[in-house]
Amino acid sequence: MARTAPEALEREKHRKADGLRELPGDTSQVVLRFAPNPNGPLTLGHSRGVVINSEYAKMYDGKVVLRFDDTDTRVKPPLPDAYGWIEDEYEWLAGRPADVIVRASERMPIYLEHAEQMITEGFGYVCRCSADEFRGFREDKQNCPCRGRSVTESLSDWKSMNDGKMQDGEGVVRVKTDMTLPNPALRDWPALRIQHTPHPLAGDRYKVWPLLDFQSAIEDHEQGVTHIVRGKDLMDSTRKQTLLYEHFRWEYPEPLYWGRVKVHEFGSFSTSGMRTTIESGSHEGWGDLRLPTLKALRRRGFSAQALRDFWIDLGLSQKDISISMQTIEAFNSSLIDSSVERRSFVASPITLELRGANEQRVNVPRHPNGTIPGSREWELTGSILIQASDAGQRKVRLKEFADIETSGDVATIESFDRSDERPIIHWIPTGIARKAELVTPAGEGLVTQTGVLEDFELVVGETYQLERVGFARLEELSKDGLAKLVWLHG
RNA sequence: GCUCGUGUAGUGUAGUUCGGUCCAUCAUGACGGACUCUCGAUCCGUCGACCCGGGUUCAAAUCCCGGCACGAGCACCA
Repeated sequence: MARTAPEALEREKHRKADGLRELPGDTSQVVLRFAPNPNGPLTLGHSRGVVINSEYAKMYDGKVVLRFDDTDTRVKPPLPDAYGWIEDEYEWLAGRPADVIVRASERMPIYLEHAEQMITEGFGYVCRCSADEFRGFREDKQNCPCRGRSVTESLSDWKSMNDGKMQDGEGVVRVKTDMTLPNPALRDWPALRIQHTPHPLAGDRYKVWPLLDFQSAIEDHEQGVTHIVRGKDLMDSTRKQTLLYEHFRWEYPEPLYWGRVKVHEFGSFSTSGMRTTIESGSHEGWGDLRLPTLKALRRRGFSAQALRDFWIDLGLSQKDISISMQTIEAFNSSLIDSSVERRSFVASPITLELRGANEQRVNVPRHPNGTIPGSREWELTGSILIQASDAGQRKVRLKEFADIETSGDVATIESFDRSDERPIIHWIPTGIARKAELVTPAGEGLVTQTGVLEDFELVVGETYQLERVGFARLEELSKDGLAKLVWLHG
């Protein structure tokens, strides 16, 4: 070892470490959590959370809690279908289901109990100031009048809130911290508010709903979460929740943060924003090829492992980053290229009569490097199809077959062996050409290329590399014979 | 305004804890070449960075001070 590669023994820090950095704190029984809002399916952004959490769980033989933070019924109302989608998408990406699945909306009694305990023990109170009024107190570092009221008065208001006697905005439960704290965000922060809007799943049973910081804090403790990986925009959440944990005399989990991610090709995207474009009809649905949803990425044929490799390679940095789909595509290509069969797709085909063929059959490799053994067998009939864009050239080589010379709509074979440097084009014998269309995102729109696909052992759901075109996934073989392909990447 | 965080090649990233082994890692990208019956894959090469200014030190990407830039929170959203 020292003899063959002496330099490998030194320069430890000179090499890029692979895998995720070690987790801080006690790692003997790691419990992590991934907590999306089920107001839509998972996006590329969410996939970072799934990958990082599930990867850490794998590293430490720990668990991941998949928690649906669905306590807002008004601004970001949950989408009932999204729960199932997300569970499924989590499993696809992580390679196994989440260890525990929790819906906040089903855990309301626990949150309400803790809120009541908070009021009873005096570290929480019902505040009846308007949001505006309280903002003033917060800025001036003044206690609001509600803060000094007795526990009995607060409890009576708490009851009214829950009984539906107070309307939205008329009262809020606050956690007592300190109004003179230097960070304004932490001053007596709101923990629960009134929402009369019914919850899609829980109905109108509850009038008081916890806010994220409270619900998340209580549930993390209930689940024994040891490490929280979250966006750095939630740093103040950590600080708020730490103050709450002190009141309850609980120990706060180890927090880790990542920065914001933007993808060049998609810009900034939000689930609620996409929901709007879908409802308005400018996108076809959550699986629209142009959308950065996991549904769309899966539909196109991205490999879950490629997404995992990509996020693990990025690791956890608090820098705000802007990445390119090209990088993700590079991870995907290197993963699938050797295991994906080739097929010929001829767009805008023109028919040529073939002369000089003395063979009946052509064998084309399933994979040029032989990583998939065997060949595709093509029956030769009297004519072939080539791409209109290739038809301008007189002398071309039909890939894996013969050099030809074209004249009008006749192609004459000149040689079966490669005789010169003429361009190589892809082609299909008419007999095995199946009508096909390839849908590709193009800027704001979608472009459908019509053509023919080589009809050899086509399997719906498979990803193929279309020779000289790129990767695409076969989505459907209709009864009328049409093959529908969706674009993956080049 | 207050509070918090981040600044390494075009894009990401390693190294920053405990200063030297860093004329700074790796990937992606761009460019050039080799090979190949795909515009794919593979191989080789080239390009390109420590935000700025001081300080400490024999020695600073790494420590200290001061700037600057960018981002986030201060929602009865998550």
